[in-house]
Amino acid sequence: MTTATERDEARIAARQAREDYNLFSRLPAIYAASRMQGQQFLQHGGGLSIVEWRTLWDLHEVGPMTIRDLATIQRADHSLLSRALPDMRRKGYVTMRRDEGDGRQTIVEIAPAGRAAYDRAAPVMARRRAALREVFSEEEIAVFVGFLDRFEDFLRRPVEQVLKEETAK
Amino acid sequence: MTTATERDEARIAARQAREDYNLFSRLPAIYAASRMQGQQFLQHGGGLSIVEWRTLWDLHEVGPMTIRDLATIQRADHSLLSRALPDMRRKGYVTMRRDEGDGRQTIVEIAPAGRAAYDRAAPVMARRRAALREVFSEEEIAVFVGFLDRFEDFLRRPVEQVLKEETAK
DNA sequence: AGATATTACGTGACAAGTCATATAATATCT
DNA sequence: AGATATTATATGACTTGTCACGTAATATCT
Repeated sequence: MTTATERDEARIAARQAREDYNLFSRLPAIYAASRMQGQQFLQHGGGLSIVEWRTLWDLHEVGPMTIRDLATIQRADHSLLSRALPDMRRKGYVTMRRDEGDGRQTIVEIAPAGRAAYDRAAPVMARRRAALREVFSEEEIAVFVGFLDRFEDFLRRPVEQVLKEETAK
Repeated sequence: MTTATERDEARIAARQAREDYNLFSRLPAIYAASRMQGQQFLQHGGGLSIVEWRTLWDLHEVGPMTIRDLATIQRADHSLLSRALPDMRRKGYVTMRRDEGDGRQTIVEIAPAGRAAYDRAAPVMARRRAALREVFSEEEIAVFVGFLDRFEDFLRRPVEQVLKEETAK
C-alpha cells in the first residue's frame, strides 16, 4: 500500500516488472496479441476471420461435424459457432443440414468456396506455425503445453473450492 | 486433408488432441477461463469488474498515474482505460484531474470509496494468487514466464517480417 | 403411452480487448 | 513568432469470447 501523492516513474516501472510474473496479468495482452497477429496473417491469406479460419481448418481436416463437435475441438462455447456459421453458409463456405437421425443436431460440411478460401489461407498460417517452431524447440513446446494444461485445470476449478481450502487451513 | 463424408468421432478426438499442442489454439480458451474465473472471484469480493479491480490495485500500489501509465502497466490499449475510468469516477472509486504541467494528461488517483472496494476484493484475489502458487513452484513460474516472454516477442513481430523470412530461404 | 429429464442449437446481453480517427495541448523546428 | 510534428486522451467501430435462457427434439422413466 502506498501513501504516495505524486506520480512516481520508479514505482510505475517496479509495478510493471512485478506484474510480469503474475500469470493472470500476462494473459490478456498475450491473447490479444495472438489474435491481432492471427488476423494480420489472415489478411495476407484471403481475409478470413479467426473463427472462420479455425472452422474451415477443422472441417477440412476432420470432415462433417456438428456444432457441438466444432465447439469441443475449438474449446469454445457452442454459441460462438452457432453465431458464426450462418454467415459462413451465406458466403458459400459451408453447408448446414439437420441430422436425419437426430433432429436436434446440425451437420456442417465444408463447401467448394470454403475449400478455396482454406487453400488460400493455409500456406500463410502454416508459415506462422513453422516460424514459431524456429523460436521454440519441440521439447520446449511440450513443457509449455504442460504448464498451460496445469494452468487451465486450475482456472476451471470452482471458485468456492479454492476459497474453501483457505478456510480449512 | 480429408475426403470423409460422414461424421467420425475418432477423427474428432484426434484433431482435438493434436490442437492441444498448437499454442495459438490453446490461448483463447485459457484466456477466457482466466477472465471468467477472475470475475467469479471478484463476485465474492465486492463485485468489481476485472478492469476496475486491476486499476484500483495499480493505483493502490503505485499512487497517482496518468491513463498512459495505467495502460503501460496493464499492457493494454489506452482506450480500454479511457473508457473505464469515467464510470469509476462516477462510482466514487477514483478522481481524475488534468495535469497542471501538461494539459494533455489526466492524473488518476484512488478515492476513499475505491480504497474500500480495493480492501474488500484484495484478500479474495490474494487467495487466488496463493492457490496458484500451490500448483506451480517459483521455479516453474519463472520458466513459464520465460516462455510467455518469448511467445509474446514472437507475436509482436511484424507479419511481413515473418512472411518475408520464408521467401529468403 | 404419457410424463419428465436431458441435450442441441439459436439468441440476448454483456465484458474486454484492439485499431483507427479526431481534438486539444505541447514540443520542436525554422 | 509562427508552422509543423508529436503526444495524450476520448470515441467509433468491431471481434471474440462467455453465461443465461428459450425452443425443439430425443432419451429415460413410470
